[in-house]
Amino acid sequence: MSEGVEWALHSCLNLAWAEPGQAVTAARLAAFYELPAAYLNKQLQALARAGIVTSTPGPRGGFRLAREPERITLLDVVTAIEGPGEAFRCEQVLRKGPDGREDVDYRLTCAVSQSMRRAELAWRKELAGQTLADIRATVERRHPRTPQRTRDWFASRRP
Amino acid sequence: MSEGVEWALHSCLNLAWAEPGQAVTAARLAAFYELPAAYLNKQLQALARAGIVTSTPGPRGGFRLAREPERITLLDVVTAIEGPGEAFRCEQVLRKGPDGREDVDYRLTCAVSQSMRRAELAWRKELAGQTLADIRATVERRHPRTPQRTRDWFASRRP
DNA sequence: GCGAGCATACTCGGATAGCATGTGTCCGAGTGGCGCAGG
DNA sequence: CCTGCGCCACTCGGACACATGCTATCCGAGTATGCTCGC
Repeated sequence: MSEGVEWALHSCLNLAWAEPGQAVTAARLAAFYELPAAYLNKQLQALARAGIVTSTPGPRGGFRLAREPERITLLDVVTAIEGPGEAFRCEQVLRKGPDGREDVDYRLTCAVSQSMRRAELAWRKELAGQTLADIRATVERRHPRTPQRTRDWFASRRP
Repeated sequence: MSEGVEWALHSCLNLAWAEPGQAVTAARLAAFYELPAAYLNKQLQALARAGIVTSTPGPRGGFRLAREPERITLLDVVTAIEGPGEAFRCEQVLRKGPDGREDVDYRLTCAVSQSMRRAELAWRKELAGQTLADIRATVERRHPRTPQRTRDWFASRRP
């Protein structure tokens, strides 16, 4: 899985902790974890295309969450970065088999494909059941200072 | 996910249907689905290293299942091909964060990592709950002729 | 003093190189089988 | 005819090129800001 997923998730969390109604630039989000700013920007663009964050150009611009964290699931973020395709993509080898039919969609009928799809569905279900708000709550329970400290850090790095 | 997983699963199924105690060469397994023989051989080597199949060189050699299909889970095959690493590998970006500690293993403590791991665990659990025998039974229920036809196909392609 | 216009600095956005992993191919080491020669 | 030996064909196994997609970077389009000039 792409490295950008981890960056995107942590950046979304930081956006959730940022001052409400205030945009955070890609450069500042990147500096937070010492990441390459331009590349993180690329991931944020993907999040923007997926409607998870909104972007505003110009001075005082940057990114902010497009909706409340309660309505952003981990699956949303993963799908935005990794793309909508499934991890196991059935290439329908049965078509080339001795009794393969060209008019059958083996992605639906092949037993192997079905089993793999079932597993992937369980994965997606687990991801869809966790929201950014859940993770935020977990972190705040363990480290109550985090929201304030994050806001302060962004404030101190104004330039 | 690697393409070889699909090949490996279908090849294992064909091995399960093959004449018991009789090895099947990589070339024949590949010809079954018109796959590149040398590359399928590479995947079969991985299965052999994982102890899923046994390989015997020389004439009348080839591959056969190392144990009964009931004891081969889909997770075994996937792990053999894809490697033991997790799909989401936490790079511990928190270490580079403002309050990051070098002496903490964030792969265990980071809430993001935990959530992603939970999802991946659900995926693995689903894969571990399905065996080759289950898939074989499903296919045989739908197409009772498959075992005999597979054996016949291998027999007809003796050279 | 106040307002409009403009230059400016800052931001995202997409187009552009570099590199790692997956994909595909090839040839060599090893082994069992077959034929042949000898008893 | 039976047995032992040697040659051979066949198979896996790992080493070697190629392709795709992730990683990383740079520069241009667009905009709110702040200053300047005129009224």
